[in-house]
Amino acid sequence: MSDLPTLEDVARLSKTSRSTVSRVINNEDGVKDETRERVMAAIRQLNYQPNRNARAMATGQNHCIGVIVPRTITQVHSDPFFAPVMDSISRVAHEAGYSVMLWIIESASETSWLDQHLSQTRQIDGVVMIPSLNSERLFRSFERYDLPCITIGRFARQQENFVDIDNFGAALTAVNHLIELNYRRVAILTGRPESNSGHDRLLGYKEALQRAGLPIDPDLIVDGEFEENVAYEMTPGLIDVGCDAIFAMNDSMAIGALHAIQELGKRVPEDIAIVGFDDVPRASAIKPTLTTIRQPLYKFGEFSSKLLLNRLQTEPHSDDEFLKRPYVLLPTELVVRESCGFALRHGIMPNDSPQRA
Amino acid sequence: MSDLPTLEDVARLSKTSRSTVSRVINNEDGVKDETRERVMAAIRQLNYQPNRNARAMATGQNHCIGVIVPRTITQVHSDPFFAPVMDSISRVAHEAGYSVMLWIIESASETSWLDQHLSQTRQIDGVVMIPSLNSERLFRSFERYDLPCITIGRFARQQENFVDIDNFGAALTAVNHLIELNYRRVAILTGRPESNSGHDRLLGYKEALQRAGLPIDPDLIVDGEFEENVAYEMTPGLIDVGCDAIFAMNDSMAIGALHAIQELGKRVPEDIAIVGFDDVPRASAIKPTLTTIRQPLYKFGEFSSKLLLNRLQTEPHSDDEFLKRPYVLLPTELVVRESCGFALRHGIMPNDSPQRA
DNA sequence: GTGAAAGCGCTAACAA
DNA sequence: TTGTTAGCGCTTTCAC
Repeated sequence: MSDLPTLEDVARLSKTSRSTVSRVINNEDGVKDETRERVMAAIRQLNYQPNRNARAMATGQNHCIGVIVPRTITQVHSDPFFAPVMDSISRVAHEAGYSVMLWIIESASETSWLDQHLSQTRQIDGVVMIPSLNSERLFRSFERYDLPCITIGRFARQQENFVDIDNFGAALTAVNHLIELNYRRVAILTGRPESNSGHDRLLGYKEALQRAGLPIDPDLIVDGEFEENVAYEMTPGLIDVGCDAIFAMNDSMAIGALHAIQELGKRVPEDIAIVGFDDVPRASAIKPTLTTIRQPLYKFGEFSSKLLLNRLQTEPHSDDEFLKRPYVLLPTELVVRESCGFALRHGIMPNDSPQRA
Repeated sequence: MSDLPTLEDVARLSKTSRSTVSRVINNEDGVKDETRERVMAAIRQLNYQPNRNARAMATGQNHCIGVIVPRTITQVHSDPFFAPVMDSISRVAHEAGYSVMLWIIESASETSWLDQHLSQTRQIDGVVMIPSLNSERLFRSFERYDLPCITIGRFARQQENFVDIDNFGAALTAVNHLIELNYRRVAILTGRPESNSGHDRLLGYKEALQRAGLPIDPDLIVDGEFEENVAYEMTPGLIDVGCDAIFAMNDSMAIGALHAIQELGKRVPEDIAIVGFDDVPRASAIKPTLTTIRQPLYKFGEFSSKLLLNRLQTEPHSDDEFLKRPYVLLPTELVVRESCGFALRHGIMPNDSPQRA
């Protein structure tokens, strides 16, 4: 009952050799059609499935990838980021015949155990990691042991093997959008400029202004530290220097700005427009009313795992051009909404609505 | 850089044989202390870790368990049940040196692929499953292939290898509680009586009444079909026949009853008391105000994985008595709260408060 | 106490 | 086109 059929069994039943059966299950050519049929029949008859351990042993490939989430389980569960990402990773992996192992681990002791474990036991062929602030050590450790690792989100300026949104392009789009709507003094609420995303978003902002022939006014570039309350405090100053639109680098700051503007008795977006950045779960309540840049969550999982699988395959299994590059920058989507001025006045939350001309 | 040290390497460096090194890493005795030291030193020097595939190959044990969740990723993510359960499973597994593979799969095609896969590829040694309505096929399939499987929640009346709450005991406690508070006509809102949990909870209810010498009045036993609106509709009838307390078999029904009672202008719990059952996520908003039976979520994961690991070990690795039993019934906790009558009147949500004497 | 050797189920040269 | 053979890295008899 419990003893599973082996290659040997199939070979015997189909009156061939192990090698031939192996060729058949691996879809290699150089097997006569008739033989192949016979083998297939035997496989079906015995309900044979290759033993993955033996296979891994012989090839050095496990057909298994790991997903590492250096966060607490509570964080994972409360952040809507993870479900679609995890989902798409497993889907891609399973379709390619790979299994997925999941590590949600937080404490330092666990992570240091993990990298030893993963790098050396050869249980998995590679990993996708959703890094947190101090995951670089893990990443480097994988690198040292030649364990392919793709991160979701770039965590270092000089890095390869990551999937991230195109921060530059996103900012460019956002600010372009405001300019096209005839806003002329667009401010930006930045977050730590030393962060990669912050850096690129600021570049995108500047580029958009330059292309439109608008001046880059240092007064309109303000560090909101990625924090709602900081943004809230900085916003009045922006209004004082005559800004008519704000591009907030994340939604927390967009909300802070929104509140400040409303308290000053101004309307959004008639007096001051805001574009946010769809990256903060707790902002969900306000999101349906704010124009934001939407992150392609499913693509994160999809592309990271595809990129990883591509690194694992010797023959480049895909014709997708991007998979050959050292990293992937995903396009974002600008979701234009008449901002909450409208919603508040009418007591509704419109889905999509016309732009101000 | 990438070539990992093997047993052979360690043996060579420590001037012993593979067998001896194997004995050392497996902590077997029959190795001279001095030799053991030498081997250990070599292991440390080479930073050796055994290759899990080779090990699995030789022993037939993978030291890896699977967790199967036949649900959509969205369901998993929105239900607070899963985070603590998953968390505790991984923790227990990792502590025992086991890895965890996770399958969140919903569609029938995927599940049928999965059972083939799991049963035959010998990638994992056993599984913990959080079954949904139609997971019995999977379970049976695992059984057929001698792949140990523990389910969280019993899904069939005649079943072993599961961890569930003690439904009988929980109901007994709940109804006892009401009786001790001097309620004399305790009604029960049941759900499908053919379900295991429903069956046991009903038995607990009856037992409590009998022990207290109270009559079992068929008028007070009403099928609420586990549904809020059904409970809502049935509740006035219960009041008509003079019930003074309601034990609802789940929180949805507790909420339905609550609304009905309030609309009739009665107070909870002064006029009619309610005890709910802490098993419906969407009820969370109302929960802090209702006396409920709390499910031990962490224990689900903890005990299911322990039970599984115990099935996998040849030598019963634990002295825990319960692990030898065919299944585990976990005790629940009665969380007594002054019900929302109080909260509504005072506009607050008390944490814990005194019982009515 | 220790080592030699067989074998777990597969793949991948190499031979035929 | 097919079969033979030698591993992959470990465990596990069985001699010594």
